[in-house]
Formats: sequence, C-alpha cells, structure tokens
Amino acid sequence: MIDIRLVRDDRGAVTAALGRRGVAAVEVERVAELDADHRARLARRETLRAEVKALSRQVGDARRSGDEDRARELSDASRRLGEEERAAGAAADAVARELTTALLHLPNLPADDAPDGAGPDDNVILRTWWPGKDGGVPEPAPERHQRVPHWEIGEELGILDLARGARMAGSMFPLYRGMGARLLRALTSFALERHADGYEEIRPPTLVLTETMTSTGHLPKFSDEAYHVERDDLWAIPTAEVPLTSMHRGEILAEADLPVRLTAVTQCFRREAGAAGRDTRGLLRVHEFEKVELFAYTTPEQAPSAHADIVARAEGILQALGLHYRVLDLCTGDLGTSSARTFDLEVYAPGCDRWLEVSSVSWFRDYQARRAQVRYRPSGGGGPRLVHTVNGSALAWARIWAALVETGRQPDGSVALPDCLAPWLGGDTVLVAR
RNA sequence: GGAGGGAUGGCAGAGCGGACGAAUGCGCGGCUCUUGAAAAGCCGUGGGACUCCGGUUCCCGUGGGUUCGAAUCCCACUCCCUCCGCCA
Repeated sequence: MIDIRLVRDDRGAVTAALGRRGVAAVEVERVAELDADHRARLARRETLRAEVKALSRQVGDARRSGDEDRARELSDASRRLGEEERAAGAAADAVARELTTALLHLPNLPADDAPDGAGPDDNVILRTWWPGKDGGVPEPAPERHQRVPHWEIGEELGILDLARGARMAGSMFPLYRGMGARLLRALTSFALERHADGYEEIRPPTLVLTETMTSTGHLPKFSDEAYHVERDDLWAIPTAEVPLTSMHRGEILAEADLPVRLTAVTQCFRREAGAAGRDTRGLLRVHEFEKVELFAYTTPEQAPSAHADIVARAEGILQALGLHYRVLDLCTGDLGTSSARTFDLEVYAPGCDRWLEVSSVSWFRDYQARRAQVRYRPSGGGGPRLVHTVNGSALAWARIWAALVETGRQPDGSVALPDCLAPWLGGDTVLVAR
C-alpha cells in the first residue's frame, strides 16, 4: 500500500499520480477523511488511557499506605473512565479497519517516467530483438512450415496432450508428455543454472496463508483470480513472487545484506476468471504453468539497477533460446496494481501469429514492503526504512514452450530446439514424431 | 492424531498482578587508555502510531477475557521442541 503520510501531506500529488492510472479523486479523498477521523479518535482514546493509568497508579499507592477509602474512590473513578476508554477505543478501531481496507484497495503510484495511457494499446514498444539482428539479418518473416500452431505440433509429435489434461483437471490444465515434458525440465535447469551466479535458489511452498497473498497485493482485491483451498484457508500461488515477498516478512535486514537476490521455480495457478474464451487455445492461457522467477529486496537506491538486471537476464534467456521478442514499457493504464513501473517481454509465436507475454518485470517501490513490513537498517545510522521489491519472470515456460515449438518447426514437420538446451535433452535437440 | 514442555529486544536469558518497554550476558556503536591493535574500563543501544516536539500511547507468539491496574491470571488459536501413533 502507499504511504498514508503522502496522502496527508500532499493529497494533490497523490490524486494526480493515481489519476494517471484511472483512480477517481474521491477514493483518495475518502482515505484522507478516514485518516483524519482515525487520528482524532486515537488521540481521544489515548488521553483517556493515560488518565486510567495515572489513577491506577494512585490506587496502588493508596492501598500501600493503608487508605482503603481513597483506594476505593480512585478505583471507581478509574473504572468509569475505563468504560469510556473502551468505547472510544472500539470507535477508533472501527475507523482504523475502514481506513486499512480503503488503503489496501488503492493501487501504487506510477513511476514518473511510466508512459501515460488508458490500456494495453498505449504500451510503448522499447525494442524488438531477433536472432542475427546485430549481424544485419532483417526482422524474420515466418516460413510456411512455421505457420502451424503449437497445439497441432504437440499432437503430431505426441509431446502435448491437452485432451487428457482436461480429462484430469478440466480445460486449460495442460499435460506434456515425453520430450515435451522433458523440454520443460530442460528449460528450468538451464535458467536456474544461468541465474545461480547472482541469485540464491529457493523452492518455496505453493500453498500460502491469506497474509502472504495480501502482502503482494493479490488480496483482498483479486480473490477471484486465485484458487482457494477452503478447508485449510490456503491459497494456491499465482507466481513465486508471492512466497518470496513474504520470505523476510516482518524482518529488519542489515543494509550490508542488500540486495537479497532470489530465484525460484514454482507451479503457478491462475483462475483466469475474467478471461473466459479469450486466447484460450493450446497453451496461450492456462490455469497451471511453471515459471522461474527472479526476485530482489533492495534499498531504494539499488532498485533501478536490480530492475534492469532482471530485464537483462530475462532477455538473455530469450536470446539464448533464439526467440523473436519485444520489450514493452507498460503505460499507467495497464500497470499491475502493486507496480510503479513494469516492462513486459513478449515473444513472437509464428504458428499462432501472436505476441505472447512471457515475463513481466516490475518495480514495486515500497508498496509491497509496507504491506509485508520488510525493512532494513541503514548502515549510516537512523531508523529502519522499508526495502524496495523488484521481480520478474525468467521465464514463464508454457508460452515459451509454444513459441519454441512453433519457431523451430522444420519443413519435414520435426522441431529443432536451441543447442543451449542439449545438455538436458540427452544431446538430442530435434523432436520427431514417434 | 494423542501426551507433555515452550514462545520475552539483533541473539541468549530473567521477570509470573502495581513506575516493566522489561534485569543480566553476548553482540553492536561511541569514548578513555595504547605507537597501533587486543584486553580492560566508561557511556550508549528495540519497533510502531500520534504530537501543541514538552510529551502521550501501543507492542513480551496471535486473538479474546478478568482487574482500578496484565509480560505476569483465565480461555481459544498458531507455531516450535520432546515422546507415542500414523505416513510419502
């Protein structure tokens, strides 16, 4: 969530910043009003509380000096004040809850340099890359044999079995088989080993507490998007960002330990509630997929370079895989709630002729850190400060799988995979029909 | 799942109804001594909210309760440890 003090001190700036992403001014106004009300009630409560405490001390003194009458008198007075205090406290708490709820629903302030815009159409394409670009090769025009969608290739080669996946779990739960399954394992190993030089490998839980989902901003606003295990009140994570943000929840880190850089592979679960029927063929949009995530807790000063490093690593993987991709600077209208600045990486899949989002690299400033209460103690002295969090996928495999298979399809129907994966594919990078 | 024990500051660990946000030790920071370092000694050292910047208030796993007053008593829950059972 955003800093309530910003609303208090410069409401105009907050209203303007949130207005860039379509938040109505009344929402900010409401938060400001609740905050003022809350502070007034808190002051009242604390004054009463201070009086009760002072009287209680006098009760003890009177009793020690044997003056029972005075003690009784004082304790009666204290009891009456105590009742008042409880009422004032309950009122303050009620307002506090309203305030927290309102604040939890406010999105993050966009970064100053995030482009303005109303929606996906206003995102800015920063650059496009394809194999051989630097050597003067023109932007690829897909060959005829590449114009086959991955769901058909998957069936031809026996490496993707969507019908049987649906039998087990319903539609949009893919089942990979044979070399198709092995390809996923290869991608994960390849990526994790590439990131091992700077990022600690983590294997977190994939079912988490409500608090953990709230820390990243996935709750309370987007509960429809997540799978919920009711009996145990646990949530299936939509991304490793969720557990990783809570890894240091409630902690005060030493500045010398920052940045803390983590990488994790997890299953990711998304209900895709609002997207019924849109781009749902094959692996374009699935309820369960595997993703390698890069994550960092940083000081505010380190955040920009940590953000850039994750973008560079995600791009590095795409380049190693020889995929045609582009980098988008998300406009204010398309930014995720918790993010101040996001770069999306989209890969071109020639078979279905679509740009597929395979990574979203975001800088959250202290928005998530405030929710999760992750702070650090500055080396130069002074009180604890909130860390910044930064994360991005490198990468989401389902769509990479689709793009690889479509891009690598040969005239004879076989699929050539990039050499960098050979060590995990048993040395064989060509997939042929069984 | 059953039976016991526990949860206190960065860490260890006292406190078990009245000035306790909390002894002591370690750690950390500063100073003295020293050519420098170590050792020794002295001083300081949790977090949050509000503030008329004087202070006020909250936090001893979490949430309730008892009381004039709760770290301390009661109830529930969570987590950790030991033992038993079950189990990939």
